[in-house]
Amino acid sequence: MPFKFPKPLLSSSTPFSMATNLSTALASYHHSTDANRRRITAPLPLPTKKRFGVSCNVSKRAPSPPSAVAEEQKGPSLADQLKPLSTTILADQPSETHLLSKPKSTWVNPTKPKPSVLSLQRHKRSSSYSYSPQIKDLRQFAKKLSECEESDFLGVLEGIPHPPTRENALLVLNSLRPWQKSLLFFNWVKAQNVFPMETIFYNVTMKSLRFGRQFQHIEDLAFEMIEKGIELDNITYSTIITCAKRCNLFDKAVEWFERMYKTGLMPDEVTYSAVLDVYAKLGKVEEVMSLYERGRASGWKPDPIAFAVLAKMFGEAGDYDGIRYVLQEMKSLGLQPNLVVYNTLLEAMGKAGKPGLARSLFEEMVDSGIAPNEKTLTALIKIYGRARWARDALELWERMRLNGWPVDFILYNTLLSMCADIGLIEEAEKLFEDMKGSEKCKPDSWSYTAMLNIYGSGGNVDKAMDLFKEMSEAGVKLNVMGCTCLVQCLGRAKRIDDLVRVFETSVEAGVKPDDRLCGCLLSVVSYCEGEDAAKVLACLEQANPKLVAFVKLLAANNSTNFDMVKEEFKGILSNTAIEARRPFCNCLIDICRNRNCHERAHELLYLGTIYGLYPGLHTKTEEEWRLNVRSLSVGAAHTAFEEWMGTLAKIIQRQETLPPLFSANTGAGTHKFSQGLGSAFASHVEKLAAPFRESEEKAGFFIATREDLQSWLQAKASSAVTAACTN
DNA sequence: ATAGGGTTAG
Repeated sequence: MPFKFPKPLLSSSTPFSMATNLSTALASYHHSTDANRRRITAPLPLPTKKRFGVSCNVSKRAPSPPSAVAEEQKGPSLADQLKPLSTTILADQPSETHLLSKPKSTWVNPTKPKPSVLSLQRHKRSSSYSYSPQIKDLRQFAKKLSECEESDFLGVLEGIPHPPTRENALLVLNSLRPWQKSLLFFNWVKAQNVFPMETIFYNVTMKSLRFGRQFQHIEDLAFEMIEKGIELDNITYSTIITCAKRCNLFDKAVEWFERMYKTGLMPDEVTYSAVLDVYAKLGKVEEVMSLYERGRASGWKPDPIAFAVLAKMFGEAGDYDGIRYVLQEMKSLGLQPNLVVYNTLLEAMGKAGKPGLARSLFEEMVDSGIAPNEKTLTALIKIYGRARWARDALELWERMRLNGWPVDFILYNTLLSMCADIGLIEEAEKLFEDMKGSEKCKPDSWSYTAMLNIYGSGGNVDKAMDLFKEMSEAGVKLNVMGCTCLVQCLGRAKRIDDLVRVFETSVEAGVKPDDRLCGCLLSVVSYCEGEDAAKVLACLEQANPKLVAFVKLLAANNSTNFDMVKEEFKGILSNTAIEARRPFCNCLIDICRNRNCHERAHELLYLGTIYGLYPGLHTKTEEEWRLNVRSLSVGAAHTAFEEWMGTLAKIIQRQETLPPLFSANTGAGTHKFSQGLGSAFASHVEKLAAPFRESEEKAGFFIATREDLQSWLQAKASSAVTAACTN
């Protein structure tokens, strides 16, 4: 089935049909109301560090040093120009004049009244090169230079076979590595003083420095150029910017782009996509879109690389509207995605939680004659695994074999992880054996982790422990995730001594326990008693002493009060990775309940709720009030239920209006950790004689009517009064 | 390594 492009939100029948293609596409982007996109994009500030004016006097050929550039406002600043079009042009109710008004140009430069994007001029390799004996000599010489000791460098340099003319020097510089040598050679050429150092020498040297991630050296060279009045061109800037990006110096990347803007030099398409990627990696979606819009408005035709950048960005944000926008834009420009763009889009579809659309997009790609590579298949297998789409995963696997599609190590490991996600034990075992028998793809710690995950979540402790032994024999290090899988299944099997041994061995081998592992240990503590609990706590003590101190604080009932709990818990949560916070809270509640500290359990649930760990715990409509306990542990679910009933009793006392129906959602237990919650909840309500009955139509739901609930709560209240009177 | 830009694993 071919992939269907989404309809533009402003269809041709709307009053805005006269809008240009660009405006239509933009409007559909800006008018989409996906909550996820807003959450991620809304509060990001614009890059307003400094407001740069564009000076008329700064010539493009000889930029002045930064301090000498006039800072007065002669045109809109870069920051102003990057303001989202949504806030400058598109009003909430776009009028036709707005949409028809010509967009402002990107690069307002007084010296160039009609700016346009510089068109790209690639350099071509001269084909006569390798036939010339002189060039062969110089290539060989460069190789010798690259391979010699750094201390011998100047000595070897004296044997240069031909005079260091401009062309000869460039040739050597181009094939020199690593960066230390390039810099030495560059400085040597400069000292010879045979010809003036032009931009290209700086650019080639910077390229080598970039391979070595030597941003400081690159920046020093750039300042030297500015000082000497040597032109910085698009190649210089894009090299500086991408080097900063690779060194994670995003501020520097933006700073150099602003500097470029300040000199009035127009970015070309390479610089454009490089900078778009910088803003994208900073998560500044609005800025990326704004720059994209400005570029489009000034005549830039985005190419596949720019679209790959946009697709990646929207994927990271889980923004499906954004992905649709990319597809729409490419379509309106008549561009077919290439392999990389398809791969990025597939990945993005997965992150946006759209496995079905990823599947259609993949089919469209294959139909259009583009053969998938390892990355394509890795993305798709991962998506099917996460979605538990067993049939699609297996079908794709089979197709890979039939078509002889390429497979690499990462893809093998992804297939194993997919088997773990879906529970394909035999398939995983077969693949794992194949990998052991292969030459190039011997199982590594990722492969073993996937297998440990399979055996661990399936409760096959013995096979998991066999793997653990096998790993140390094969010299494969256990990583933190594999350790977590083992701890989890050993804990469930109550094999605490093995658990301690695995944990100690891992830590000695260099595993750094993370919050997930700590959460896993904590959960084992919650269902262990006495000696066992103490042993596991001792492990946890090594990994997270503050957490253990908190567990002890909870247990010291007489000397602990709510404010202490609140203060300490807040500190613990703020030092915990977000994905581990709720599990921590769940386990701590379980620990309290198992030690008969029910009141503490209620306090923790309250704190967890106000710290946002249980969003959507209660939902209310006129017809139905619902308690959602799917993400809660058994103890936390019981606590939440008690809390709810307490609140309802008070509401009844105050004679306020209640809906006709009440429900509790435990989930149907398809998730591997939620199993048992439903049955535990069932026996809990039975013990309390509460009128909640398991729904026959909706799996994982418990239902009570208003009347039943009212009479039960009132009966409870009167018996409590009776009990109080008789005491 | 065409002086410069984009994609694979909890």
